[in-house]
Amino acid sequence: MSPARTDHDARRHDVSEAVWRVLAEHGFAGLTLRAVAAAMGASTGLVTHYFAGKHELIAHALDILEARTRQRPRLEAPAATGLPALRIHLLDILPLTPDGVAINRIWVGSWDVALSDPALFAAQATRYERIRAVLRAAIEDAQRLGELPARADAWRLATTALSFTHGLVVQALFAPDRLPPEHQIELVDDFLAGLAADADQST
Amino acid sequence: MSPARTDHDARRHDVSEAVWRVLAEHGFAGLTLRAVAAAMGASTGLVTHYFAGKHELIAHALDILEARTRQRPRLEAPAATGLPALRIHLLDILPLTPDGVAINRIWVGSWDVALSDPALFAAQATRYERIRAVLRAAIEDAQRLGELPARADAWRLATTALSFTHGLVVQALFAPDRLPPEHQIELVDDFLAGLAADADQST
DNA sequence: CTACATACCGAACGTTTGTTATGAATGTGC
DNA sequence: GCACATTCATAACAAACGTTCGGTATGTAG
Repeated sequence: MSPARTDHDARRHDVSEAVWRVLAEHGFAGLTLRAVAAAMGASTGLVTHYFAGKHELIAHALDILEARTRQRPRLEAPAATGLPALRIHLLDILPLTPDGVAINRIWVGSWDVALSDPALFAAQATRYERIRAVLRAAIEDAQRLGELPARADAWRLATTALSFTHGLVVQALFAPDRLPPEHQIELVDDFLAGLAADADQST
Repeated sequence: MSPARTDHDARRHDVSEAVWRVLAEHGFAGLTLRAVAAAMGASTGLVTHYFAGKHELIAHALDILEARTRQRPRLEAPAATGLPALRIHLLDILPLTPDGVAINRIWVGSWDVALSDPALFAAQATRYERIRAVLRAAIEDAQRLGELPARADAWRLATTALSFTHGLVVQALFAPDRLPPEHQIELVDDFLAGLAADADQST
């Protein structure tokens, strides 16, 4: 019942990493079973042994996107709350390291496929919903702590913050010289300062 | 020397529109010569007659992206200046109409290909640079008119504004129910109000 | 009318794609 | 050691791909 000469999960993870490498270099347009196999010096038979088909390969890649972003080596260890926590969350998204660049390259690239496939579309929509929820929680914390104007709608603020961050990701990917890590961080800090200062504004 | 029974430019434009339709529905992943030919009820021979190959097809599609955004039916006719002009520019980008949705769907989808092909990458980078320049001009106008804090760096503000807008585009595409046109406009207005109010903030 | 250039179809080409089947290793359970 | 399950390479497969090309129709130029 259990002839396991190799660790199934470990091998599967190897394939997953090969997929990652292919996507980081050639995008979803260059994702083929043979490319994945070549990236790990194996045959297509191995790939299909761990993933039923290309569609499962893509779905799995999108799965790890969210997880990888969350499991990123945190920039600052202490479990922050409120505004600092929101800051960390936003910075964790940005392409500040080579690894972060790869993640975001894949992330941005995934939008083309996700917008055309109903199943992937729904999955991605849910994922972004979840990210917004995390940001909203941090924002509500910040409001309770008086770091952000309590009057503002937390969900709207979360949407705005995620919009700004995702857009910044795209700009940074296309103009890495113009937007090096330090510069990105400055823009985030300016953005957050703007949110905090926006206390005496009405419609 | 000029046997022209059909208008060459007009036919080329027809092909261009067929490409557009394919991209809007199936993204760059679904862009094939046969799909384009089928979309206009013609043969692949016709397509290759007006465009040398698939690569030229993609390049042309990216070309019209910027142009289409600029030639959009303006939401408000009067040639505004300063902050209102900036507002219009941002609103022109957003997917507020079915046509705007199509444009942005293609736009967002183009990032996967553009990030993997050096030539397309450079072209897109230049395009975004150009958009930022337009926004910066409007921002500098607004600063001169006292609508925005004069102390802030105009280029940074332009980057922030474009980041926010592009990110909002992505969110709106993936959550159209959550972010209907009116809601998007509200978020933009909130964002601009935040910029205007950010006058008493220091590092 | 003759020559010629353009417009376009239709089909073929070689390649690459995802998928599937065969079979040889190599282990475990009894 | 005799099944049997897992692992994986190899190879085949049809489908779809980008590209190329011969052929026909239809115009203009002289």
